[in-house]
Amino acid sequence: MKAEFQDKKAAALKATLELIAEQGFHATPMSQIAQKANIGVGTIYRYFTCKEDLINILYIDIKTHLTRYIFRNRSENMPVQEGFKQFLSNTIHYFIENPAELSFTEQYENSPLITTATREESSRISEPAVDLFKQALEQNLLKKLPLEILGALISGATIALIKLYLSGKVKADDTSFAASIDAIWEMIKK
Amino acid sequence: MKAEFQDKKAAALKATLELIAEQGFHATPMSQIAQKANIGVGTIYRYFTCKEDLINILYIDIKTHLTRYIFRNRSENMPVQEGFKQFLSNTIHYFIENPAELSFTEQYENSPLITTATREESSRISEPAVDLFKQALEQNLLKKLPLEILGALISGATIALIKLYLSGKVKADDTSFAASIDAIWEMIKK
Amino acid sequence: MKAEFQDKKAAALKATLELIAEQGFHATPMSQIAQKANIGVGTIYRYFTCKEDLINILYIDIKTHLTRYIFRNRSENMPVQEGFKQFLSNTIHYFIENPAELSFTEQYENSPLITTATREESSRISEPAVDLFKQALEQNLLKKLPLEILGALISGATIALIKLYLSGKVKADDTSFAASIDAIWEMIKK
Amino acid sequence: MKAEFQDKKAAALKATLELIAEQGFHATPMSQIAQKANIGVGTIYRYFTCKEDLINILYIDIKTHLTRYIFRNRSENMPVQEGFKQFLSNTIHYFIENPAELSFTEQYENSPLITTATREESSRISEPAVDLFKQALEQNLLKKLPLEILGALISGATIALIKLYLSGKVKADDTSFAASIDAIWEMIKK
DNA sequence: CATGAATGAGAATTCATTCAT
DNA sequence: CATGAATGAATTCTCATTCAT
Repeated sequence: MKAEFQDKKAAALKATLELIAEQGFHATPMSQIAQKANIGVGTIYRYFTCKEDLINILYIDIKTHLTRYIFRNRSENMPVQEGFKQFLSNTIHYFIENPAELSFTEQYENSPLITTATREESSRISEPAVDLFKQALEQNLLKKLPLEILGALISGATIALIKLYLSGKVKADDTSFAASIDAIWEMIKK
Repeated sequence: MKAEFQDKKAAALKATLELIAEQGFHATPMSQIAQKANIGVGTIYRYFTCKEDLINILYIDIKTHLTRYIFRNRSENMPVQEGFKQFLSNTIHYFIENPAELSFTEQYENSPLITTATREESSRISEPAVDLFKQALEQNLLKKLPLEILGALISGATIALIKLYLSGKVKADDTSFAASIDAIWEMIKK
Repeated sequence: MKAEFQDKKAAALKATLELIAEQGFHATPMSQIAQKANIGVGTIYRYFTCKEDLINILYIDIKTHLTRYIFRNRSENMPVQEGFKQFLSNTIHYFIENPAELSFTEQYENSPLITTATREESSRISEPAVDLFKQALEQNLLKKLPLEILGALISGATIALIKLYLSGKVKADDTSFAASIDAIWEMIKK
Repeated sequence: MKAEFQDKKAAALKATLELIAEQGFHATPMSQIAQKANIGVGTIYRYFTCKEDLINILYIDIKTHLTRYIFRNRSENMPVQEGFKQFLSNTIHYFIENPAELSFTEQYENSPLITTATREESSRISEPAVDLFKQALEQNLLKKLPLEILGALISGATIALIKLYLSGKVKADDTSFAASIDAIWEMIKK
């Protein structure tokens, strides 16, 4: 019963992700989500108060998985630069393997749907990434720029890179990843 | 007569831009656009075949203005590096002064509304930027990475940077701009 | 100037006839009529108070032309039976040559657009046909049925016949016409 | 549950029939249909894909009921002439009792809404009537005219007759019906 | 708990008509 | 007189949400 509970909720989230990634928010009716998830429309409303809620929760879900994946193989005493590159490499691999997550996330973050609550929750989840930056700052490895700017530059460059890979216009392999990551690192390193 | 023609069409485009930037596509009904533009709903349909058409034309409009602005003060014999930094600086200034354009553009490019036709027209408009890259490549100033990757890195970083400035979390002044631009340049320069 | 007046009015009527015959009333906007008639939309409203007026006048026009054509070669001392067959033959020929008139008329008469005024005017126009029946009655040539019934039977059969010819499912030539007319005559003749 | 299903669908069809018979297609908005049927507008779209679909299905429905009624009391070994007269009598009675069906049907068949698909389905339904004609032909009872012509004459005359009765201009009783039917029969009989 | 039929507010779009030029 | 740009009421259709089963 508890298992089924999770089943239906998870099915709804999965269906939502796939459909929205392909069609966009507003081209994705609740009825279609229900159908793809093999549940009743009404059932969705047992787990989510409304469509917006469903989408916000999906976003938090994705952020959580992403962060877990990114830091999955991090070790405390790893040199900062290596940590950074691992961070970037993991990010790239995650989205290459989960392109729907990227499509959804990008749509969401550029839309006026995000509540400040979700935005805050999202930063909380990204905390470990901030720690990485702080550590680098302490070791005086980074350019003299505000943390926020460094973060924006990195993440902007990385996401754009991944989108390019996913578009198929450029071959995606570890050699190329490594070279790109080096470039990104040079942008922020002192 | 000709003047009024332009008036109504331009008013519709302006209202659309502002409303979509704030509320998003689907939260912006045609009736609201008409109201904000001080014209009748039916009037919009004299100038645009449908909502999608209106949005596509608005996008092309913005891209055109942006490109014109970016290259407005470019001179042929300018050193490539300087050209690059001017290019970035102009981009930043344009969007800082026209934040709605950025919001709209980002939404649009991440949505499934873009037709391949519009995408092609858009690349045609961005041609001059590509030329800049080619020139830099010829002078062997850039890292050994595919042109597409260099472009993605640059534009991703730049747009993320501008968004950060616009969020107000970081002070936006020419000093900060210059430092950020230097960082971005280092990412791609050999 | 008087000539032009007639020109524009006639052009509007002609365009209306052709478009409605093909597309139906409601699928035929005033703007399309204006375009086909090579006049401005506003111009139509100089000659007709509204769309309904335009259509009613067109109907009366057609009825008038039709009746004129039907009795064009009638002579006073023609035997009644011959008169009847000529009447039917003329009707058939008229609509075979002017199919749009039939399509329009049928749509109109089966629609709730007809005003009683138009209906009355229409009967006035059809007066000569009624005279023909009365003459036949006096000569005791017809079945003992109310005039209205005889008229309905004749006209119903004739129109249905013409529609069949126009559909192309049956060859339309004078031999076939004559045989059909004989059948119709037998229906009402004593 | 199944009963209610039928309820709403049937209510929509009934309301559509009555309103269109009175006002015509285009003067009958979906909202009015919903109101008259005591259901929500959206509900109509659960049973019919669009307005056109609703109308097509209504037409097929009527044709089916009509045909069933017309042949309801037919027996195999009935003489052909009697069969014919029964056929005509039933047709008259059906429409006298269901005038809205006639109004709707006439509008529909003279409008550009009919799809060829519906037209084909309609002929399939009318098959039994064709059989009656074929039988009469075999027994050499009819005039030497193409089947299509005979059919058109009969149905044209009959429908016109019914419309006349329904207009109230002529008394509608079985005596009058019988006399009219005799006249119609004489039109096609050898 | 799960369901999906029912609903109606709201969206895009059309088109008869007006009126300033 | 002729015009056609401008208008908004009216129409079709969608879809988030509810609630009786």
